[in-house]
This record gives sequence, C-alpha cells and structure tokens, in this order.
Amino acid sequence: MTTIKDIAKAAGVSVTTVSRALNGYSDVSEKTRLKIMNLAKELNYSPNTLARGLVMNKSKTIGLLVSGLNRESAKDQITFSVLSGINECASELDYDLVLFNTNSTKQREKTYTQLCRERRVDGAIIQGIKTDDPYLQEVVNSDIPCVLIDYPIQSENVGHVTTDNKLGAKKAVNHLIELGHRNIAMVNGHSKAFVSNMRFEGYREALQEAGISYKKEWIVNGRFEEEAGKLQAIKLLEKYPEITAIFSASDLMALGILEGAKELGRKVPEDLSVVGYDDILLAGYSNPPLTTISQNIFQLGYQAANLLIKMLEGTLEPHVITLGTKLVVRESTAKNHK
Amino acid sequence: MTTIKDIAKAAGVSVTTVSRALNGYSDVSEKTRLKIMNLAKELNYSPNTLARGLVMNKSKTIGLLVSGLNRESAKDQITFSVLSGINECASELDYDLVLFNTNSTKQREKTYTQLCRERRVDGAIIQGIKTDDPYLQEVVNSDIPCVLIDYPIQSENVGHVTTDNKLGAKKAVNHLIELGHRNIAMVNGHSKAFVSNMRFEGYREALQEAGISYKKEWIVNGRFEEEAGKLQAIKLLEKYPEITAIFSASDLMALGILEGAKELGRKVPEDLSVVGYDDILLAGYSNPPLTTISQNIFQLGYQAANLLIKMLEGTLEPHVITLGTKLVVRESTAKNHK
DNA sequence: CTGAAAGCGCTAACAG
DNA sequence: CTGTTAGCGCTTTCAG
Repeated sequence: MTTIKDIAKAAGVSVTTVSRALNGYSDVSEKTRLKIMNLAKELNYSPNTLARGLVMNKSKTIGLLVSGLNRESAKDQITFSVLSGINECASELDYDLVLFNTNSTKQREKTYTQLCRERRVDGAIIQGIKTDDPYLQEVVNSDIPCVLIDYPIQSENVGHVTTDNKLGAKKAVNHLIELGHRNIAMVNGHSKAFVSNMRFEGYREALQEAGISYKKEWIVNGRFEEEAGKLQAIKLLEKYPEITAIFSASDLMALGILEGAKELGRKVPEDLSVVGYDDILLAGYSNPPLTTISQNIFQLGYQAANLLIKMLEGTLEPHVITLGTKLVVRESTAKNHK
Repeated sequence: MTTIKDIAKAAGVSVTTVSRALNGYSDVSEKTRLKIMNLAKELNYSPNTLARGLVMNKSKTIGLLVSGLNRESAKDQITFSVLSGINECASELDYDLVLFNTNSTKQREKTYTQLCRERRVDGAIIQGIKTDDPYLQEVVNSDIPCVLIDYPIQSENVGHVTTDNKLGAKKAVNHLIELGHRNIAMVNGHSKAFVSNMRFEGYREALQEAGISYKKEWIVNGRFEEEAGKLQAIKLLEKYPEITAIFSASDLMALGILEGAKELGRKVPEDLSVVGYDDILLAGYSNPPLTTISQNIFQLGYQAANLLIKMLEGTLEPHVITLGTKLVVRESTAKNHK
C-alpha cells in the first residue's frame, strides 16, 4: 500500500511537500507538484483517511442513527426515503455515511456520544427517536453537531427538520369537515412520538375551529402499526357506530382501518371516510385508494443532511427547517350522508 | 476528550498497561485492571477507532456499494431489504457499515479500490453491479475481501450470494405451462444484468423441456422499469396477439404489463396470464394481485454480510451461497382457454 | 506483571 | 518554495 512516504522517496522530496502538493496548497512549485501528482497516480496512491482523520480531528463522515432499518419497516418506505435523501445530499457534498449498529442490544449499551466519538464522525443525523429515548438527553448535552428528524430540539449544535404536522393534520380533518362529517375519530400513533402529538393538536384545532367539540374516547393509539390500527378501529366503530370518519396518523394504520371496516361490513367511503398520513406507496394501491396527507420524506432526509453539513462547515447556525404537506384526495373519503 | 494517556496518568501506570487492561489481555493484575476500568468509566473514555485502525490496519467496518439508494428505487423495496439484511447481520457481529458515495459523478471517478482503501474498510459488499461495470474487474484484481450480491464471481477473496434465478424462472414458466399456455413471451430486464441472463435460461429450458420451441421475437427487454415494461408489452401483444401469457423478469415490469394489457383491453388473467419475479410488496396489492416468484431479499443481504464477516475473520473460505425461491400464485394467472 | 520506545500515515507549525 | 520536527491515539515488540 503506497503512502506519501513512498511518493516522497520516489520524487526525492519530503513528505511535507507531498502532502502539500496533493492537498492543493499553493506553495509548491508547479514542477514538483506535477511530478508528485504523476507519481501518485503511477504508484496507485490512496490517502489513508484514518491517518488524516486522526491528525485533523475530522473525518468527512456523518453518523446515522435510523430506527427503522429492519425487516418490519419495509412496508412504508419511510426509512428508506429518508436514507435516500441523506445519501443524495451527502454524496453531492462529498461526505460518507456510517450506519451505526443500534439494533442489537449489545450495541445499545453504548451511548450516543460513545458511538459518535469512537468513529470520530463529524456530526450525526437521528431519525425515529422517541420522547423517552435516553439518547435524547445526550444529544442535547453533547457537543457533537446533530440534526434530528421529526423531533424538535434546538441548541447550540442541534438543529432539526420536520414537516408541519399540525397543519397537515388540520388539512386532513378540514377535508373531512368540508365533506360534512362531524363525528370524526382519530387513530393516533403513540404518545412518545413527537409527530403524534402535533397531529393530535391539528386534529383538535380543526374541530375546534369548526365548532365541533372533540371526544376523548374517540382518540385511540395504534402504535403506527397496521394490525393495531385495524383492531383499534374495530373497537372504536363497534362502540361508537355514529362515527362517520376517521383520521389516521399514518397510512399504514389507515390500511388497517380499511380492513377493519371491511370486517365490520362498513363500506369505505360510503359508510366511513378514512384519511391517512404520509402518502406511502401503498396508499395509491389500496382498495379503495387512500386519501392522505403527503409529505416529501426524501426531502426531509436531504434537508437534514444539508443542514448538518452546513453546520459542520460553519456556514450556518443550527436551526429548524419545516417542510410543507399536501392533501391528496383519492377514494377513501366521501360526502357524509347521515 | 479522554485518551488512554489521561487514564494512564490518573492511574499512575503506563499507556501500555491501560491498553492491555482495556482490551482484556490476561497479563494485567486484577487490581490495576479494576482501577483502570473504573477510571475509564469515570473519565468517560471512548477509544478512538481511527487511531486503533491506523495501527491495527483494520477497522471493523464494511463498505457498502449499493446501486439503488435513490428516489427512484423506493417502489420495489429491494435495495432497502438488502440493506436491512446487511445491517442486521453486521449489527449482530459488531461491524459498522459505511455507505459509499457512488451516486455523484464526482465520486464515480474514484475507483472501487480507492474507495475501500481510503476508508480502510475491512471488506465490501456490492449490490446491483452490471456486467459492464468497470468496478467488476477491479473487484477481481483487488485483494480486498468482497461479497457480491447477484453476481457470480468467485476468487481468492471474492464470494457471492444469489438466488437460484434459473430455477426460479423455470418455476414461473412451468406454472404457465401447467395452466395450458404454450404461447409464452418474456419481458426481460437488460442484457447487462446477470440475473436477466439466468432467468432467460430458465425460461428457455422450461419451454424446451415441455417441447415448446421458443421464439426470439417474443423476448423483449424492459430495463426492469415499470413504464418500459408496459410499452414493451403493448408492442408485443399488438404484434403477436396469439400470446396468452407473459413471464416478466421483475414485478415492477409486470405491473407495467398489467397496465399495458388493460389499455389494450385484454383482461388479466382471462385473456392474458402474467407472472412476475421478486414478490415485492406491491405484488400483493396490484389489480389483479400478481402471481410471482418470491425471493427472500432480506436474507440475501443477511447472508452476504455473514459470508463476508466469516471470510474476514478467517473462519471461512470465500464461496457461494444460493438461496431458494418460491412460486406464489395469486390472481394474475389462469387456465388457458384458447 | 509492567514500562519504554517505536511506529501506523498523515498534517502543521516553524525555520530556512 | 521546501524540509525538519513533532504529534494525533493507539498497539505492539522487547526488556525488564
């Protein structure tokens, strides 16, 4: 394996000169630079980023802590899209990504700070963190630049990107209200997810503004899972048959609700309107196709990486990016005829 | 940032001893070990893997070159599933993953070897490589341990994992033959993909064994894209209306074929049977649901990582792993009535 | 059982 | 414009 030392020897110069030439410093004569460049190519030289990172104390590497990189999460492509977005941006700005092992319990014993420091990543992006995650406190206390996806922390070196979840939820519920629904239930994710709280806020506010008082009993949690969504919907609809519409905090759960409704013999959208959230791929293929709130997950990842790198390179203070959402009307919602 | 030097100072021992204690060597007195361990915890020590990697010449890191980490590939979750599988296994065996930037053209200028050597990865996993990819030759020549997914190279330090594509294709075509079809066309991916070639082999062999001579004109390429699949299917069916069944080398293309058939007014499966390949999520949701060949993509990734790590740790020679496939009959195939 | 010393490959003052 | 020197944090002979 060629090192700068080898090049130096071959060129008859010092390693310093080689280093400077290779890194494009101006204070090297054109002649030596050329000689060194050629030699480097000839000897098939690749710089050792470990050595460089060791002395420079940075690695051009971003650490990724993504929660959903597992078999179960293939159904919505949310994790994948976030990853794609991050990858695209990192690629453009010439950073590499390291995927941390946070799956195994063994690894989970390592703290966030340990993970990042061991690998000497320049910064980190975290997705899928819950409000009770022990990493959370660490992120705030740590001096490692970090961007959170869908979790609202901001500090000296922590920024975050998210979508306007409250407004998104309002759009969904307003759509139902405009269709004449008044008995609108909500299947939420879980109380530990920031987005759940915001979507609930939007739900509540939309009802309020329409002069509809909301019922606590009509709000249930489906843990963002399809099956749980189905079960909760069935329970809900059996107990309160007067419900004519359900707002679901995720498409996956909405898919479950669709199934639940079918089991109960309630036709969607004739007897029940359903609005989802996310606009996952399946939303367009379900039966009926799902009306939902679309968010650009790819962009979420892209912006997260962009923000982090800007922070790392000192061109930007940590801050917050909020992306928009869009109501996509398909066939799971209809006028209320009751 | 605490280093072993700090610990050494605090403990009143040499750095050597600290290093040995921390790494579980036996030749350290229980007393000193304990003292050092406590100090390490107290001072919040994390080892610097860069420094360690530099001297040990390995990094407990696997480099990933995956082709489909981009916006377009979200529709089949193949890339994602591979990634999940790799991640799961790496997690269990305590390796970290680095995602290389192979998207941008800038980065593409770096050779495979450069990429791996710069980051000093212990080995690499490559997915989605084409037969004309310049990386291919490098992989063979390089001394970096590598596992290829779905590409059949084997050498001193190159292994690969794949599924039995030929047999899979045969299962698909045999299914059609058993349903009474004789005029079976094939929409393949592209000639640069190894799996395409194998699936074609399976197609040909199945026909041959059934005593059906195959027609070259009935084999077209849809580049593994939905839209192209649709276009090709339309052209094919218009020109050769006698075709009663199509075997598609991917589900995504099969989805396109379904659409194409609809545009031509040919009902699936009554007027046309379609078999896909992959069993992607959407296959179960299309209209009609797709009969297809299921392969366990997650397992493909998992086994790739497992094989590589075993190779790295010297417990296994590089070799080949071939996974099975399964015919999944849904509603896009039916008896031929002509 | 422990320490001194060398060195992994690279960059960065500093001095010429 | 170039070289000398030191050192990043760690592991590893080699001697005690």
